[in-house]
Formats: sequence, C-alpha cells, structure tokens
Amino acid sequence: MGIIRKTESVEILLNEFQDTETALSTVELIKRLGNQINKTTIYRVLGKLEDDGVLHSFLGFDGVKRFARCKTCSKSNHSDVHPHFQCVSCGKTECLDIEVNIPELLNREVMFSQLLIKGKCDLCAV
Amino acid sequence: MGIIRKTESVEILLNEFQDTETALSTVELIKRLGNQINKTTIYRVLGKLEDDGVLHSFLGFDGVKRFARCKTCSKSNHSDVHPHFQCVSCGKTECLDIEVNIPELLNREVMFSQLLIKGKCDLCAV
DNA sequence: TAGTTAATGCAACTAAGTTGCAAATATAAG
DNA sequence: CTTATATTTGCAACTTAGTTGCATTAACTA
Repeated sequence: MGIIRKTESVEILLNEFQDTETALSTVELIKRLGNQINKTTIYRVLGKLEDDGVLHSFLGFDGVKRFARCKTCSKSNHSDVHPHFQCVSCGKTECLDIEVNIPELLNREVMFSQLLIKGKCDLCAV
Repeated sequence: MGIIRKTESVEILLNEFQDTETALSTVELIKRLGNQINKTTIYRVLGKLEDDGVLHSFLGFDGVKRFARCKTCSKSNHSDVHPHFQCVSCGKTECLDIEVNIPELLNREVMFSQLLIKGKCDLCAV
C-alpha cells in the first residue's frame, strides 16, 4: 500500500532526497528528522514511498537499510538494478549509473540481484 | 585475533560447514547448536574463524550475516569475491563458483565488492 | 602437574526495526 | 464551510541480531 495523502511527513522526507544521488540510511534520517517526525512514521513513509517506486532501498555493508531516489522505477516496474557504492572513508553511499550484466546460471532462475561496491569515492580517493 | 586453541566449540562449529557449500546464518547456527554452545561463543568463534580465513561472511537480503567455508582464503589474503545466491523458495544460500568482473569506475577506487543474487535454486526452479 | 592465558557462559545491554492502538488530520461528500 | 470517514501519526512496548564486561573454566606450556 503506497502513499495516499500528501502529508507533512511525506513532504519533509521527500525533500531530503531532492537534490542528491546519495542513499540515506533510515538511521541517518531518524537522527536528522527525529525531532520533527516520529521514528515509526519515518519507517512507514519510506516503505510506502518504496512501494510507489519513488524510492528504492538496499542494505549497505553494515546491514543498515538505505534509500535513494528511483530514476526509472514505477509502482508496476520496480527494480533499480544499478550497483551501489559505499565509501570507506566518508561513508557516503551512492547509486552508480552503470549497467552490470549478471552471468547466466545453470539450472537456476535469477530474479533479482544487487551489487555492492566498497572503496573510496571521487572525493576521498587521492 | 584468530583461533588459538582447538576447543570443543570450534570443532562443533567447523563440523557444521564440513560437507556443504551452503552458507549458514548465525541465527540458524544458534537455533541448531544453542543447547550445546552459548550464543556469545558462537558469534565469537565464527568471527575468529573468519579472521583465520577458514570461513567468509556476507549479509543476505534479509540483512542477516551468513558464513560459508572459504576455498581460496588465508589469513593474509582474505577475499572471497564470488557471488552468493539466495533461493526465494527454500531459503538456501550458497556460494557460486563463478567469476564476476566488476566494471572500472572513473575517479573511484574499488576495494571490495559483493554480488548477491536472488532467485530459485536448482531444486526449486521447476 | 601447576601456572598462565585464551575461551566460555551468563546476564545485561545496544540498536534496528515492528506492532497495536488511540488520537490527529487529510480528503471527499454534503 | 462543515461533517464523516478512513488514512496517517505518535507513543510505548516489543522483537531480534548482535555486543560487552566479568567471573569461571579449560587449553596449552614449561
């Protein structure tokens, strides 16, 4: 079940993703917005925005869920299959605009895949 | 700090990984061995075995840590860069013996990557 | 065989995420 | 504009994975 009403929480949260390719963790958003929006609401709104194809989510190397804006997703076709990059220095996590071709697997049916890359981002790599 | 003494806990745990390519979650092992070994010990021994390059670990789609035997790892060179496959039907998680070439990234330094594939395993795919 | 030091068990804790329910509020209908 | 209704929110309590400190136990060494 996605977003039905344009509430303040929805607007505040969407605003955080406005000008950035960066993926934000739920924890980060709670820290940042916790005084304005309740933790539970943050979890729920993020989930709904994901259902709607506005955001997509993945787990970072730390196992913490992160969200980022979807470019090509909709409610019906919801798969951001691009890789994600996490910087070991500054912690920034971002979407990579490249295609990765998943190898064919014998006898197995591939439904979804996620590639997570760890390294130094453009700013932190010397 | 890796394993120094060959204790019973170490043997019991190693035994679980003996004949299988399957990755076992910490939770699963606690359920299975919880009456023989304390939860804390299980976490600690698994961590040490990972340090030693005997096991490697990764996070599944559920964010739960899983361990599997290392084939080519040692204490010094510890990187199982093979992909992991998680079956949506039976939940089995296994290592895939294939190479994946990570694309070059402009201005970024790639240090490590993990590819996680979700689908139906050989037994569950019709 | 005794001494040292690693390993274990326990209990209490942290942190991420979830649930149920009552109160608040967006939207549609009148 | 007001009311009715159903969604959304906040709160508190809970669940689950994983961690920590400390006293006790048990490997290994000399």
